[in-house]
Amino acid sequence: MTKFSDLNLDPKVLKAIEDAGYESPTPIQAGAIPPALLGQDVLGIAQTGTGKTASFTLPMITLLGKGRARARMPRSLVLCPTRELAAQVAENFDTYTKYHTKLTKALLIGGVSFKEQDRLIDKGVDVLIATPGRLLDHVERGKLLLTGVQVMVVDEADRMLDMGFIPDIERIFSLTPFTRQTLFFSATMAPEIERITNTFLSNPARIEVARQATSSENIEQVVMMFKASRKDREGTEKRKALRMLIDNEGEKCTNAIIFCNRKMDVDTVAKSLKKYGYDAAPIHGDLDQSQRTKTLDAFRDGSLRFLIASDVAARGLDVPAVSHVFNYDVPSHAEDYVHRIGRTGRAGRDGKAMMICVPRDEKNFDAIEKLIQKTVTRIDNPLAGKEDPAKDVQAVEAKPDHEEKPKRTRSRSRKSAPKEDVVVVVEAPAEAVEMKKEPAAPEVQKPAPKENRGRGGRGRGNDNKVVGLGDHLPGFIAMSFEERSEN
DNA sequence: AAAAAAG
Repeated sequence: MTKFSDLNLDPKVLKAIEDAGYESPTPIQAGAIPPALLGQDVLGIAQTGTGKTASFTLPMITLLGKGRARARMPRSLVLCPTRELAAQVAENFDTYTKYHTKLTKALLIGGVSFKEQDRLIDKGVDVLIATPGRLLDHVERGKLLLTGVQVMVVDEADRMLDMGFIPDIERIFSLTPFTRQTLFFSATMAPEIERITNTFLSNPARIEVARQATSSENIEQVVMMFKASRKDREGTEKRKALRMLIDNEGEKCTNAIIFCNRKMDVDTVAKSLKKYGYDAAPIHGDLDQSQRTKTLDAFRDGSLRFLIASDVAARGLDVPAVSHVFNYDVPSHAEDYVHRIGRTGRAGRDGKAMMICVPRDEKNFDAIEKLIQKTVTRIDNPLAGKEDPAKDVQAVEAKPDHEEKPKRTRSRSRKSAPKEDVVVVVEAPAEAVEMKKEPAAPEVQKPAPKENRGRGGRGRGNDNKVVGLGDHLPGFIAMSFEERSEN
């Protein structure tokens, strides 16, 4: 098997890789690093979670190791679709420039002050990591010249396309010298992406990560078919259903991302969970960047248990140990489902994805099953048979805010109360039996914060062996565009 | 139909 040490990387980069505890590159790394080091353009067709980031940061650091940056003229540029992803790439650079103390970088993202960014640009940076809007903002203010860019990376190009960034990307391409080296990554090759690569890449080495034979078997997937007793109670009852799903998982649910389709629902669900004593916080694009960063950091380091999120967190976010993903809403694009549940079961771990599906979402749900080519285990809504399911919901919700602390204990005690029996009735007998409420553990405590949450700690220190820098790739995600549209 | 990104 290939080792990093076979790849002609700068010894100082190799040392940093070793420190981070990695030996063997993932397929995308093994494929992309050699041509990148030779100065060739690279077209990488790979999803997040394949070790994609390091497949460009490692050769970039090696190439940039020689030479020095000039003021206002960065030598390389990485474009990312969201601020969080940009920040994640920046962290990746930090990890592997450990022994390149002279290499400088700047993170140019929106929502934060220009001041620090301007200062860094003026001093001269080797690596610029940016979201398109803020980057162009700097350019327009005459603070930044892209004529010195030797290496340009476009990450998550298909998501850029989804978000309408393609004109910006084209514009940024046109501001850089055409002699630059381009490393371009996309999960799929949509026609528009194909066009861009034909225009801006020259004779690229094309690396496509092998599709996994099976579809993310380490993620157990269930769906609760849910119908509110009355339309105006849907929100309340759905939130109750969510709490039941969470409580039923007990300690197996060490932490979770809960996805909603709308920002408003993200706020509502987060607020509701907090009220019920769950350790929860929201993240979406309307929140302050400082808030977003703080929340994500807390979730990463294990001090926040539930992250309630819009699709801003659906793709690419790398939190090594997320035990559960809850889809409070069925995503309206089947592909988003794949991205969302891909936040769990990472680095070879097991994960569980649970979704609530209301009647009007059934069409979207069908599309999801079609895409993943798999039947998702149904669980019934245990509230459905009740005479007045909303009654006890409202009784609790009407209560004043509860004390913060014994959330786990509380949910347990509620569960053990006869009135609140929340045994989940299971349709599919075989696999889903474990969904039934288990006898309460004698002593319930908050799950200990995980070790090895930090950078480079991915997949280490547990039983699961992880190869390379990357994580597990849910197999069906790697289907080509054509393959998917065939269905 | 909504989210994201520049304000």
